[in-house]
Amino acid sequence: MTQPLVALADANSFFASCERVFDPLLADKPVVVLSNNDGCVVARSAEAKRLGIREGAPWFTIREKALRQGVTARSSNYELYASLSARMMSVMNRFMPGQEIYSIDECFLSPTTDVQETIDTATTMRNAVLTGVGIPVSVGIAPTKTLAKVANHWAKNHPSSGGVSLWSDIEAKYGDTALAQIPVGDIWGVGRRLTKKLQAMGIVTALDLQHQNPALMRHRFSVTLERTILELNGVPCIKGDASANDGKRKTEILCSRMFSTPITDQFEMEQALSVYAQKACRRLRRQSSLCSHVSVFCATSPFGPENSYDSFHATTTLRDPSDDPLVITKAACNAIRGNLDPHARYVRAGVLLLDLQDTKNFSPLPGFEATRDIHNLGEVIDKANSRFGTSHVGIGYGGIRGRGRNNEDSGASWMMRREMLSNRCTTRWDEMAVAHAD
DNA sequence: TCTGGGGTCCTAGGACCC
DNA sequence: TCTGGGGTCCTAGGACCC
Repeated sequence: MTQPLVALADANSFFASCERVFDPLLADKPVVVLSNNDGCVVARSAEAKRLGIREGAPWFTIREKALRQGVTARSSNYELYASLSARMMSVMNRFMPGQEIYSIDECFLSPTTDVQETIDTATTMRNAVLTGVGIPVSVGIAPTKTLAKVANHWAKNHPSSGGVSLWSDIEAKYGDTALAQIPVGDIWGVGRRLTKKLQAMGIVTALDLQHQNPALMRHRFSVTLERTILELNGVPCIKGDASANDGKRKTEILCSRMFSTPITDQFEMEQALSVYAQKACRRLRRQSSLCSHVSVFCATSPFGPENSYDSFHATTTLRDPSDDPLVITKAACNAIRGNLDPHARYVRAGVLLLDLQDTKNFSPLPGFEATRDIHNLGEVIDKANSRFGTSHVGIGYGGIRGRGRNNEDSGASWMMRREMLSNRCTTRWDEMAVAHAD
């Protein structure tokens, strides 16, 4: 009997690879991409990894040395990454059915049970993405998602694989030593805390974990770990919702940011929150949902002196489910009024929309539609901003264009710092790549 | 000076019901 | 002395993912 297969296609150092697409001089050079506010390293090219730069390293602690070593650092350019991701996904979708987009840079696919055909298709697909989009991807093929992750990792670390690895080949060739080489913490679903507990029990490698009794481990830890163990043994038990990609609605929407400089007064905090509330609200409308609860939080730095950490959190229930930016922004701002510590230096805040429901499933009784966006204000704002560029129209002062890059942000002191931003070549006319011929 | 953002799933425990 | 038990729903928080 042939077992169904699952393929995991995952871009190599995705953000760093995106930076190279329109800047060929970066090929073969160490490249790192930084988080918002140019805070810490979120992506590293293979060359940067080889220099020992760790994921999550605060940029200011490694900056000097990295620059000396010839590392190029870029601010994260999510607009560019999202656009290249969409291209990459659509190319791959042509080669194999059942695409389930798992994150910005990876997707699961359902190949045929014919092993050789699957390997050939995966190889063709990989080349098509490389030549068509310019992004290198690796493909792992296995009977379960967890093993496909392992095989994908293998493909990345073994150049001789040509970027495509089949789990049964690895197993046939290396036997138990393949899993014995992998630290248990590298397995999908095993995070930092779990790793510590497992290590204390002498479960150190993926092979150790594979040999555990699933039922016992479920009792001791959780059903999630039981599934991971079964999957390592070739029993598929992590469900996918492949066909649901398009219709998949978020169950909560969060917009939060660190500030580049701390906020200490309520007026400024309200401006920040109104920007985040409007961004969240826009995403809410884009998926045709209404929310019933608006949650707001702000916090001081967790890296400050001992016991100085302070945070505030409040949730407001709307009278009726709403997608009206006025209603939601007001709810967010009201939540903090009179509740901030006047001496605190807040470095982070966010707006969380909860209890979402499909707009068309909500029909208020006649006369009770007051909190719906009856003027279509949200739609008007969305249209204006997508026609003229973001931050041209909004509620409050915080989100309106001003002194920032391309006049797109307000220039408020707390606004995000992105000093090494590349061009958004695929989404802005005025930032398109230019080719020179000599 | 300077440490990201956005999500999902699972569990434990309390409230409530009959 | 002895003070039900089982089910469901909700929420907060932990853990994980990229």
